[in-house]
Amino acid sequence: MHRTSLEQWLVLQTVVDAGGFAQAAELLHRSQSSVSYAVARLQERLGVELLHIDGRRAHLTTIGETLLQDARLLITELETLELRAHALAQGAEAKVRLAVDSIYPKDHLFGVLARFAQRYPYTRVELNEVIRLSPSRGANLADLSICLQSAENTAGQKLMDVELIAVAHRDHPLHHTGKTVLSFADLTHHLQVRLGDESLPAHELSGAPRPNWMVNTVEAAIEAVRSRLCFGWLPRHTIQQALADGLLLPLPLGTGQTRDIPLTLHFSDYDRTGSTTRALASLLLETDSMHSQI
Amino acid sequence: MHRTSLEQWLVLQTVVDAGGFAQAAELLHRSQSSVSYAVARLQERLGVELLHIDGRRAHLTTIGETLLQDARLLITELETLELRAHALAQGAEAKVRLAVDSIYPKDHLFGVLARFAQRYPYTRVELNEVIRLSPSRGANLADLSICLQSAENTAGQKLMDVELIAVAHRDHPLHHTGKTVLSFADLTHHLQVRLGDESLPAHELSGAPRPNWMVNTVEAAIEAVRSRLCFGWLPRHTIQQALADGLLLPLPLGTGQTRDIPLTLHFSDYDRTGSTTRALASLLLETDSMHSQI
DNA sequence: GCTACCTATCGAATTACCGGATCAATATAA
DNA sequence: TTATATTGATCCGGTAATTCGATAGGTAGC
Repeated sequence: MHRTSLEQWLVLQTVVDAGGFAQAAELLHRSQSSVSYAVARLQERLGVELLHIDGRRAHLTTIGETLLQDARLLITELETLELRAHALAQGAEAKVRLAVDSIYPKDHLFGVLARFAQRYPYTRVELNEVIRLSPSRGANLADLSICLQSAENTAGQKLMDVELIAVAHRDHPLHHTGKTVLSFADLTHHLQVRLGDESLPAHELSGAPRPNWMVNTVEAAIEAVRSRLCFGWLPRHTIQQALADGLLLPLPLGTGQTRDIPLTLHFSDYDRTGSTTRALASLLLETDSMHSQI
Repeated sequence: MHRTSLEQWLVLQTVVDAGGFAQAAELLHRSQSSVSYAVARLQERLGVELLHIDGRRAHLTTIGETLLQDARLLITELETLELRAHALAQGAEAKVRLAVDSIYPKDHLFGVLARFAQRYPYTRVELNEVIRLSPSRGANLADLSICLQSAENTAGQKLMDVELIAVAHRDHPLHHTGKTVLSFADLTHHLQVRLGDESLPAHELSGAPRPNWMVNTVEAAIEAVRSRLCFGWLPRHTIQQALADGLLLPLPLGTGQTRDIPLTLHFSDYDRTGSTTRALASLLLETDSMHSQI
């Protein structure tokens, strides 16, 4: 049970900022006595002197200063809460749930989300990063999902291709075989790091069984390769710097060196999708159509 | 001007948590009609439906859920604001300003501040880290200060000695002179990093002029030494790990290798110092008397 | 001392809020 | 199916909180 109301703190704030009770009354469209009453009541309920009147001017006490500092935050937060409520009353959606496959480039993602936040400041985004995201899983998790395109599904709208490139650390034995071209057989006895989790079915992108590390984040896969322990197909955009530095080198695998992974955008239930969610989808599509290949 | 009061949001919160209007009324020690009124008023002012009644049970709408999520924070924040006010009314100080010389070990400092925060959760600490802090400067900056002890002042209470140790990177030329003992003359033509700023007087701890880098943070001094460019006297506690790893090695300077810098605790104005500030001082003294040498 | 300015206080009026009773809707049990 | 208990909405009278205008009491500047 609260002893004070934010309204009272607001009055105090206005008195301090306006530099007096009368000026505050003006700003608040209230009578001066009302302002005086509110401040007096606030202090009475707290049992603390917040404003000290010396001479004919009011000054914050040290305690008042400290407490008002906190109260200011609360006041503006309540204001934004109410603004948010108002925006939602106008039909804006409260939140948009977005599931994104973890190989989708983060700079794209956050670029889009930043622009989205500008246009829809009161809609919250719940972001869910998932490895090997399928449209069906995405539909469970979110309103909108950026998924891997597989054979079964073609429904989604194409966003972009993410280029996976086979790489190993420059000190990795695969870069010191003497061969100018490696065959897939050469990879057999080396540790490969792969993205996935236990729950996934056994059939994998590359056929033959070979020693594998399974990791469930892109970051872990990169670290595994950087540590010289593994080779692996990594999204090119995540290792640009290491490639430029020569720290990681592409494996000379001929045509198998790179793989383009198509990512598609899916609505969980298009007909029941609100305009805000659709706007986010449009932003995603626009952005990626501009530089379709990464 | 606020359209809603936190009191109303509190009622909504209670209704949701208690699982009904009647139960909320019970918890709030109010009548059921009062609860109903508050929620109705809240929704009316916002122009949004927050609770939807289906059947005879109330459920949050999506909007309600999102907004309440924010409101909960505000409610507890107002509570702590009021608790803080109450604590201050009981005589606790609103804030304690503390100035600390930058060679004072941070783990001591934060250990003490953590315990202080437990005992005085409503007193805020304003921490000011300063290089070469003198008691007079400390008195200007803060209520309480941890300063270097100089010849002029002996008033403060002794806290601890910080051991500075002359070190250089293991690859630094000073470690490859062939000598088993270095003299101060050997240092003359090497770059020394020193802690200070331009405003300080020219007379320094070590007499003779020699090529110097002046940096104004301990961290910068450490980095300068780690980069192999400089040698310098660094606080031992800040480079324990590098010493253990053998990355930085003490310079064999005989008795001049280490210097104990005494740090003392000073009150800006002891007579006007409140009990909370004194309690912090006691905590500092207790902690450091337990392991007086670092 | 006079004047301008500032906050506190008083009394009357208004408004917001509360509690109790009652109503309509609905879930539960017989 | 019917009786019953539970739940939230609403109405109504009463009360407490808040507002306003007027006025009092104090301070700073002249």
